[in-house]
Amino acid sequence: MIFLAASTLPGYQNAMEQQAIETGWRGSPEAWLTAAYELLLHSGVDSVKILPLARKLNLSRTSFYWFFKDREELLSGLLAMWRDKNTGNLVGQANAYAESLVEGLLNVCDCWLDTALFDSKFEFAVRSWALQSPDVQAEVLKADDLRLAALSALFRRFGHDETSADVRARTVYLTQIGYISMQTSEDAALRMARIPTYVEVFTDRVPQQREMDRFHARHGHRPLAG
Amino acid sequence: MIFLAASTLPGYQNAMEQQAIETGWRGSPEAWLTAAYELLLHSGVDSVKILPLARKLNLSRTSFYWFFKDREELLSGLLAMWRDKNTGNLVGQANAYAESLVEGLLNVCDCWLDTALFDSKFEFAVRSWALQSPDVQAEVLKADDLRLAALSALFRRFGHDETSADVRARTVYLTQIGYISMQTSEDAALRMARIPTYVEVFTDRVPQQREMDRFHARHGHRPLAG
DNA sequence: CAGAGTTTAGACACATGTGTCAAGTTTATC
DNA sequence: GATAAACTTGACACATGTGTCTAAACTCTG
Repeated sequence: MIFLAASTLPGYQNAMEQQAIETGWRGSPEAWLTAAYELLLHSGVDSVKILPLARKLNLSRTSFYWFFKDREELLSGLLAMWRDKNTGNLVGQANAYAESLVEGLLNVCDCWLDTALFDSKFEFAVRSWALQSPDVQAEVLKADDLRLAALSALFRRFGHDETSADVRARTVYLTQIGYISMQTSEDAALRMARIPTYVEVFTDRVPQQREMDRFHARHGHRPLAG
Repeated sequence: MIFLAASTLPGYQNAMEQQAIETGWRGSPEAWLTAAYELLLHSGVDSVKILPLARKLNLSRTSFYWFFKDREELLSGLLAMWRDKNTGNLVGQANAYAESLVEGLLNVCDCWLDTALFDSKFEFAVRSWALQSPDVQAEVLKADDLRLAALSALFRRFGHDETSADVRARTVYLTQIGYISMQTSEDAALRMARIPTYVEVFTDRVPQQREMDRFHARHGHRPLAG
């Protein structure tokens, strides 16, 4: 189980397997970070405490201090993980090559469907965390600016003026942040079915069949019709 | 300062003033709830602890137990406050009389501009709380269902089919939840200026001047032009 | 102004959390 | 297989939190 979670953390992949093979030591920065990540996602920052983590890892609590100076340092590590993953990929998808606005927006939609590109639960946990930490709040605002700028540029690339591009970028982004905040566990098929309508609302253009086909192919989606 | 905050809580208005005039007792359920509300909004549930609240109220920690059975009961009180306020008003605005879809959506927009109708910070704090409490999570999901159903009904009332009404309701709602989650402190004038564009994206119809005029009048807004 | 009811406070028992230190064990290397 | 480096552990000192109980203080009513 921990292996699975670890493999979703780029830069920390295989950390535990390597460690299990190479050395007999049970602890490692990655092990503590992975456990902290899981606790953050399920129960919020305040639950990320050293004693419970130690119990989870079957390690002595004090062993933690060999890898991290203090709890602060562990939390900084979590924040760095978030920054590296979510903002980078979203900006990348917005800037990716596209023939049309619809295709560009579908590139962005990849993020909402692929956990490897964008980790929604992580995102929500960090935003909740920001509520009680000005440092985290500053990081989140910086991320929002970067992401909105990339989305806005996408709309401008395809002819929208500044106001329209700005509002549409916000609509796209805020809808997704809203989804995350709602924590809805929507059926994958239903979600996929709603995408063309969302795209139509955001772009004012009906997606063409070949555009949707390419998108579906990327996500291994087979249309329902018999 | 506490007076101001208390006056934003319907049902608890003037609680502290009354108490200050009528009796010599310093504590009351309302006083503890108001203090808890403020701490919840600024620092999350985990910060809502009896000892800090007591310090804030200049009361003994143990005095708390005269008004509430335990911490659980205080938190239930907070959740009840949220339920009573936010969902009720949003559903009310969605169901309100409207001549057109644009007018109906502008009625809903009232919520986003009037703290008396919808308390965004409270909303975000409760959603973050839901992360670590299944009970709260269940309440939030129930609220989302009620609110989305009311918005969807608005679109259907003006001719949208089920899928379109559903997606558009979600877009409206999620955009707002996203805004809340972003915790942006947007300039009031800028926000007001963006509204017609949002309405246009959501409804596919350009708001008419008299529709915007009525909306602006409600919010004491004077257009910028000289 | 006495007494009943209401509110406040301090002492106690307990639980969970942090971080330091000195003494151990394990692993790789010479 | 001795040694140094990489880890692990338990004891300690301290801080903050919860909830109970008893004694005291305040307020209102008669």
